[in-house]
Formats: sequence, C-alpha cells, structure tokens
Amino acid sequence: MPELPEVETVRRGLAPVLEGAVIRQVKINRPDLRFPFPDGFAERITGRIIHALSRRAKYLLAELDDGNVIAMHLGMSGSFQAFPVEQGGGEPMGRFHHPRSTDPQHDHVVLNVEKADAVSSVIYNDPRRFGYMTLLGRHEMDSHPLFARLGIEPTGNSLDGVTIATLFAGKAAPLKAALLDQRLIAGLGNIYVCEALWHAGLSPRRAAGTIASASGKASARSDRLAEAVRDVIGRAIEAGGSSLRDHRLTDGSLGYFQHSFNVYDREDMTCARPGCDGTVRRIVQSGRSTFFCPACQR
DNA sequence: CCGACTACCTGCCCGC
DNA sequence: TGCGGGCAGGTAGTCG
Repeated sequence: MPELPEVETVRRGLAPVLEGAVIRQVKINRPDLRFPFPDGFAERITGRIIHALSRRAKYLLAELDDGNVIAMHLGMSGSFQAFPVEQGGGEPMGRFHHPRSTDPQHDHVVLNVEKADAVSSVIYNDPRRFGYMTLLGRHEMDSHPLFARLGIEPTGNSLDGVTIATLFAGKAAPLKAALLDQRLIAGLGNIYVCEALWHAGLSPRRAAGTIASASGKASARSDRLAEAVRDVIGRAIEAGGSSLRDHRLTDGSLGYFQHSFNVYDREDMTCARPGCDGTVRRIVQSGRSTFFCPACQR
C-alpha cells in the first residue's frame, strides 16, 4: 500500500488518538513481522506516554516520554485503524480482536491507549508482513541504519530543480530508478514516481544524469521534475492518499487520489494530456511495472 | 560504487 | 469449480 502520502495520511489520522495518550496495554500476536520485534518490545512501551507522532520518509515515528521512539514501517500491505473502546462492563482492555475488525487474522499488533479518559484500540494489520516495528533512542535517529542514509523529503520547499539536478548528476540509472532510490529522495514509491514523470513530461527510461543542463546545473527539465514531484505528493496528501485494494484511512474511510491517476494502472488507455493522442504503456524496470506515455514523455 | 535481480509473504484476479 | 501463473503500494541482501 503505502508511499509517503499514505503514511502521512495515517499519521494525521492517528495523531489525535495517540499524541498525549498513555499506552495501557500492548498485544503482539506473533514474534515477527518482516523482522522480529525487539526484545521486550511490548513491556518497554507499556506505560509510556506518546509525546508526538511524526513521520520520516515512509516511517511513522511515535516519540515516547522516555526518550525512545517506536519506528513503524507499513511495507506493502500494512494499515492502522483506530477504534474507540466502550468502557464499563466486560473487560474491554483485555480484548484482542476488536468486534469491528474486518480481518482479525492479520491483526498483528494492538495498542490500547488512554487519553482524557477515553480508551482506544489502535490495530496494526498487515497480511503480507513486509512491515516492521522497532524501538530506538531519539538520539540514535541520525546514525541508525534505517535512517542514516535516507535522502531528502519531497515535501515542502527543499526539493527544487537545483537539488534534483545535483542528486542525479552523473547517474546512468533511469529516472524511474533514481526517483525510487530512498537514499536520494525519501518517500516516493511506484505510483507517485510514475505520476510525477508523466506530469513532468519525462520518460522513465531517460538516464537520470541527463536532466541537468550541460554544466550540471538546474535546467527546465530538473525544474519541471522537482515541481511535479512536490505537486503530486502534495495533492495526494490532501486527497488522503490512494486507496487501491485495501488501503484505508485510520477511521476506515477511503483516500481518493487514485481517481487522479493519469498513467498508473492505465495501460492501453489514451493519454490524458490535452492534445496528446498517445497510448499509456506498461514496461518493467528493475522488476517493477512502469506506466507512461511514450508520445509525450521524453 | 552502481545497477539489476531475488527474496520475503499473502491474496486476488485471470485464463484455462 | 479448481488450479496455476502473474501481479501487487517496499526494501534488504546478493551478485556481477
């Protein structure tokens, strides 16, 4: 599922429930996701207060009051949903499968949290288990292997034509691969790379090093690409991400950016660019589908 | 170092 | 209806 816009959507959905909440109970339904949970994971986060829920690239970060950070990656199929828990009667805090969970088989982690006397269950579901969670010290963030080599965020103003020209200078790899490389720009995935290249009118097969001017500085191409990336990511976040298959917001509703796709999953359809009569093609690059219009993406 | 490829895991969809 | 193959939003590890 999730690229940066989906993770940011999850963060915005969970923040009101988690920020300022105390973790009352943690249930881990299996020893591992993609990687084993750290030793004592459940015990070490139980009783902690979550000061802030932030995001770096495709990682969700729960910053705890003891200086540790829970880093969570959703892999391909991870999702969170938050449910209010009725209090009084029964033992709601002890419940693992929430009655409203639609896929209890893959509910791997349940956090019961309390904030202002309201109790919520926050459930992590992940059928393919490519996601993972770990716990690290706040001050380890810059040196930790998961984060040390992450590139710049594609949001805000940090990504401009100069930056992207510099990052891609001398690269023989195709633009598609360079944009997916988390060490250069962190947070893009298959969908939004395809969409950004379409908006920029650039071929996914073009060598990344060729978007700079002859002197290696920013060019019309690098400016266009930087703007396309920022614009696609920004609009996708506003739309609540893209809901393919199973991606849902934390309240169970659907994002709607998939209705704004111009090339992704549109093989054989006519190019959406006004005045272009090209046909969207699907090719495979480094083992992954790329969708693009050969007529207007050069 | 770079770039291409494989593996990880489950579910779904399509064609036969 | 059942079955095999291909495909899926990510990335760590390996290999040339």
